[in-house]
Amino acid sequence: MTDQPISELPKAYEPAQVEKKWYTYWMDKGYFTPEIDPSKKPFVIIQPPPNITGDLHLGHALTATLEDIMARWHRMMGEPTLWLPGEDHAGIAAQVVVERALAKEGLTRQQIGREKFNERMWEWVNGCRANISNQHKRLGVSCDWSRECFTLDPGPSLAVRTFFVNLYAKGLIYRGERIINWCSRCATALSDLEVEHEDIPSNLWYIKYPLEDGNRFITVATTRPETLLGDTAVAVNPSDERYATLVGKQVRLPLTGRIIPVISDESISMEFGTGAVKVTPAHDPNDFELGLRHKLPVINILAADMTINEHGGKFAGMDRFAARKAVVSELEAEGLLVKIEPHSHAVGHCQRCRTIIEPIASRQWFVKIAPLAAPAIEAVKDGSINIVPERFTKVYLNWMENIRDWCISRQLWWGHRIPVWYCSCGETIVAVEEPKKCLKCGSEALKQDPDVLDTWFSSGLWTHSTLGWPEKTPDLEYFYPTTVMETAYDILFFWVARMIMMGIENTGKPPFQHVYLHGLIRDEKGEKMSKTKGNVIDPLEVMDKYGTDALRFAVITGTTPGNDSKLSPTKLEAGRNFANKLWNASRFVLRYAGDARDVTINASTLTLEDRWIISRLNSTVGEASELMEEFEFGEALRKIHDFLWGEYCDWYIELAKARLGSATSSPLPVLVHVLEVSLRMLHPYMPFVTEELWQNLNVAFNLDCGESIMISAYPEAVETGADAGAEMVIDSLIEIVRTIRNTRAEFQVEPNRLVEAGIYAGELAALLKPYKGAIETLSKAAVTIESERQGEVPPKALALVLEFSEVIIPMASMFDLRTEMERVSNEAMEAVLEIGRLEALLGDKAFCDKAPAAVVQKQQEKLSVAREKLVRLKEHKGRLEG
RNA sequence: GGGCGGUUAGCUCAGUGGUUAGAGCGCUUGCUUCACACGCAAGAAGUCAGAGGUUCAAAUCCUCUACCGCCCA
Repeated sequence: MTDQPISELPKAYEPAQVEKKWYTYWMDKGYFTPEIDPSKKPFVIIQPPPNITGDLHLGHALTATLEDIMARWHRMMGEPTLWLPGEDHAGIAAQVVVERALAKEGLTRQQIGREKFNERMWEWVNGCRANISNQHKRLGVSCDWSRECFTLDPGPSLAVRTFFVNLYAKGLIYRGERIINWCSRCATALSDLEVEHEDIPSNLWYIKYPLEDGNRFITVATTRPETLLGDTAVAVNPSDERYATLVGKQVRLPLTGRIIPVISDESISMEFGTGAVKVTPAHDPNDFELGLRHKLPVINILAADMTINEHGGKFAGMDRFAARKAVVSELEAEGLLVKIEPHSHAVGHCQRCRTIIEPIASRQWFVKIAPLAAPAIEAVKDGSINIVPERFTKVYLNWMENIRDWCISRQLWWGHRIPVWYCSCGETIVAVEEPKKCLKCGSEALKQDPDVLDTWFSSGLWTHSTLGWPEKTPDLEYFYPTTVMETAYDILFFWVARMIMMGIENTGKPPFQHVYLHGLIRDEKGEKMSKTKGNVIDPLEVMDKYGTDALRFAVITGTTPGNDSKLSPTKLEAGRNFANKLWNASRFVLRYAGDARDVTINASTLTLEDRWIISRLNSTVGEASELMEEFEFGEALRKIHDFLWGEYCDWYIELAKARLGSATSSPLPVLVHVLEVSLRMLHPYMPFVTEELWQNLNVAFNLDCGESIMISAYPEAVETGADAGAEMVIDSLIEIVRTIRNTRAEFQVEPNRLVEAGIYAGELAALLKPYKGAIETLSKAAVTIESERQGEVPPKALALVLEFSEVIIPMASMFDLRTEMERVSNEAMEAVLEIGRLEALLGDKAFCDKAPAAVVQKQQEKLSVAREKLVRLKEHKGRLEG
């Protein structure tokens, strides 16, 4: 698969070709499709199906990346991994898209009719689904395309009808008149969740309702005066003494003359307004409940288009907002308007089109949800389902414990048709398959309910309908319950909660073990991206410009579960730069492949830096894996990044350069080994560049490690893998090099000038001696390495006191004596302060007694290091003065 | 009204008991060093929002306050 000789690898990573090549290769090899192996526990993610409303956005890119990381990681750990992709038909949202397209042609769906409209919908679906799949593929997703599903496919559709019929049979689905949210633009009922509340400044109108007997009035306050036309009572709190004598009396409803009662109810607040409220059961959820309790009539005054209907008397035909004005001015004219107070209140808006929704009593289908919620609450409480981050558990429970019946019928043309048929004889038939004739009267003149179901009614079944439910398929048997449900926190109620309820109801088992919730991606200013604001970033453009791996890096790095993040060009650049860094590090290693050298590691000939980098690799693998177990992918990626860039590239490769020329002890085996393991470690995050480089290594060094990195083993940390000895020596070496470099920079030594440095390192000296050349190259110094200094430090020399060594740089010519005195004094002062602090700490009996021994010991060590440092600094100061 | 999250370097964010708080970007200085200028080296930069408390020890735990954002009603 490596189609070019190594020597011709371009100088910079060019993602486009590489990505296309490997995605095709993976697909051709069938790596994304798991094998059912009953002896192994599978890892399963059902992908949140994107809406077929257009293109994928960055949120999808984040979802896809996180899920791909998990899928690739678990697959590499040898688990049969199923990541099942799909798309959602997206009821209202998709219907709106096609209606808009029709509008451009000057058509409405009513004009072309339901059948023709559905044809148009399917045309759109086919194009859009292909588009979404292609965008997903660009992102590198390793999902099993052979199992791709659409919510309107026969399988999921059967699941929807079966579930509906089962719930109906159990009495958990009913049809009834309840308050629903009506969107006049979408011309449909909505569930409570599909309404977004927004505080809007408005007024509180105080209106006098005349009592039937006598000349007295009762004044009510309302935010929606036009609903007065549908009032069927006035209500007060039973313990409100102001109105005690009025309860049970009748009032004459202004503008209509209807006689309505004054009732009392505990739910009425004595503080709001006047303490007396008008009751409009047809247009307010609380009033509706109140109406039920007091058996009040329900008078609906609104038509579907939000004009006042025939119940509104002379206001009939007026738009709801015009009617408000008219009602108010009429009241004023009649002297019934007491006052108008500014008041802001929450107004519901349609989630899809922002139209102000109207609560209306309407005959719809509902799910009686409490019985489904109970086990779903239990599943989270008893830990069968674990929510990450944990704080969302409370949010979930709070919502579930106060859940209300769910309105599932929608007056749309796009979606799952409600599986209910009505016969002219009055019989209602609820069935999975279309009935031929009425079971009661035998008539064949059956009419199916014209409405469709809430999209989420089918999405809620997604964890098992995609695997074959209600059939008992091998997939369902093996892959259900799934492992992780990964999605954005904003659909916790819409989707996750419902999947839990439905999964348990249909299968008896919670649909997944872990819920992992990620945050939203915002723009640079922290604003939510939206097409109307024009601040959306197109993932395809980003991938074209920076590469897929860069995008994946950018959305993962620096993020934590459940928190929103911002995406900026800066982050994308960082991702691109990292891919390029890796590319070039590999190019460096590959340069030495020419002679097809043997790169088998011989443990007995490993040098200290070999042992150091292997030890560091081992820790990184361990830390990254631990973080991944905790779903901390951002942190894990950072660790891997820091290791590769900050340790492998910055130090190991640099140290290796010195050895590459020499015949003895080549660093090549370790260079190759650490790179190969690191690529595997990084692969779930940045699949393309790692595959390309891994394949190159594989061929160049005859590694024979398999046909693809994505099916190779994920690295595992060895418990005994830490090499403290090697780490101490190399850490010291790094410290020495940095000190000399630092000094050079501080004293502005010309780039090509060698400085002299004496390194005195006690027991370490012998171990450092072999690195004389390396230190000289890396620090541009001519060094001598001894265990102890012989005699005095020459005058006018820098003495740099490090943790385990001392560096003497005789370079009187390049610094100013006074500056140096100052520096040494400052360092000495810092040492004195630290000694004082540590002495106080260690002198504190409470600390010594209560803190763990290791902590106390660490502090003691620090104290002795500081004391020693001070001694040497004082010596040095004395010399400078002398 | 109830709940949740955030407030850490100029910017974007990590860090959630261990005493000298990190990264990327930006900034300053110096490098056409034979893997990489999508780079290398060095540096400056933080009263960890404020106040109180718990603890031998607090950016981290508790309480309160302020500001920003979100969710539910």
